[in-house]
Amino acid sequence: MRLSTKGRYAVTAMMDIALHERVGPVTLADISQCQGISLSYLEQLFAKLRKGGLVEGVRGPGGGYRLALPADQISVADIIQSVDEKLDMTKCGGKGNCSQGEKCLTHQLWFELSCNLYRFLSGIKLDQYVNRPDISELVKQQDIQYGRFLNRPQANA
Amino acid sequence: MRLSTKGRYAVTAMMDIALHERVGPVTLADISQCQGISLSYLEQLFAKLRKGGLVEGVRGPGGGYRLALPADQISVADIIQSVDEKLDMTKCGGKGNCSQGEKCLTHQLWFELSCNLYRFLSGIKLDQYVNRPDISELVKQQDIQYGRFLNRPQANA
DNA sequence: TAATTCCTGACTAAATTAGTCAGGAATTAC
DNA sequence: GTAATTCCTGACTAATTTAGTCAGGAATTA
Repeated sequence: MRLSTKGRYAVTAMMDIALHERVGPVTLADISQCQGISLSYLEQLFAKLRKGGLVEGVRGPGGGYRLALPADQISVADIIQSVDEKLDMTKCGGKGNCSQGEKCLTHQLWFELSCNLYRFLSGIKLDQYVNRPDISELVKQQDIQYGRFLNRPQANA
Repeated sequence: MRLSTKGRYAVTAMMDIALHERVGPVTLADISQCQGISLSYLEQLFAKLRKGGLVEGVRGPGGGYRLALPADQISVADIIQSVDEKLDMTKCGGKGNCSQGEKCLTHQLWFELSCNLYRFLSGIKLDQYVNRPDISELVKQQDIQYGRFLNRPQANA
């Protein structure tokens, strides 16, 4: 599947949106500052997340990004797949022609591993973390720390 | 954790050894040819696998690499950890100081994800694949295809 | 009309992955 | 012994991916 910091950035940003969505769209500038990710890099990642149908952008003042689906329908697997492209870990892309037209020795291993990993990661949805007391406490602290959502214009819901 | 082709190379090579171990040590030259991985790159990976205590080298003609542990005691997680270093997916390395000395928003997410992923991958041992009929059939085919283990001197067991 | 924010594409820099090369050390077969 | 085999090491290069920069345009709001 490929699990790297790129996927972590994406999941982190999506979590950030999910946690603050009740207040309105979340700007990339906010995420950039709070999570310490470069703005332009975020824009690249969100281009992919938008193409993957996970978020939608709202332009203009008061705009930002919103989840395109309910938080209980967006899984960690969805996010990682959107930015990291490959879910499949087989060399051949699941076609079974990895070794001179035949399945290679470890084809079955990677195939099963991919399936299991996918099943596991797609079982973790964003909303599982939104309503947890320990996390919503953190959210409050950080909102204060960054002065987030103070004096912000309201976008059209 | 970080799951990339590097880890796949390592697991593939280890599988190859496990599958052929009954015949004796397996040379990197053989693995290189059969699995299509550059010999020198394999040497780099095996330096790490040896340091990780997963394999031991046997020098001289008839030599090669052997598993340092029984196949039922070597997991996919062990192998990936040996070559890819990091198991932990938190930004802070599990210390909880990811955001100005405090736990960052997604600390808990990554911590739990790391634990679960590790538990999952460490549950898959090499021996689970060695004795499967579909795979041992493939092994035979490929041994013939590559003329493997023909006219090889026997190393000291 | 000005400010805000998404959105796009081209470019650069740093890190990682993959591969190359040259040579040394241990072991076996002769 | 000598030659062949194989592990083993370190330095180097190339390709790819990740991360970040920059400049500017498009939609929206105040």
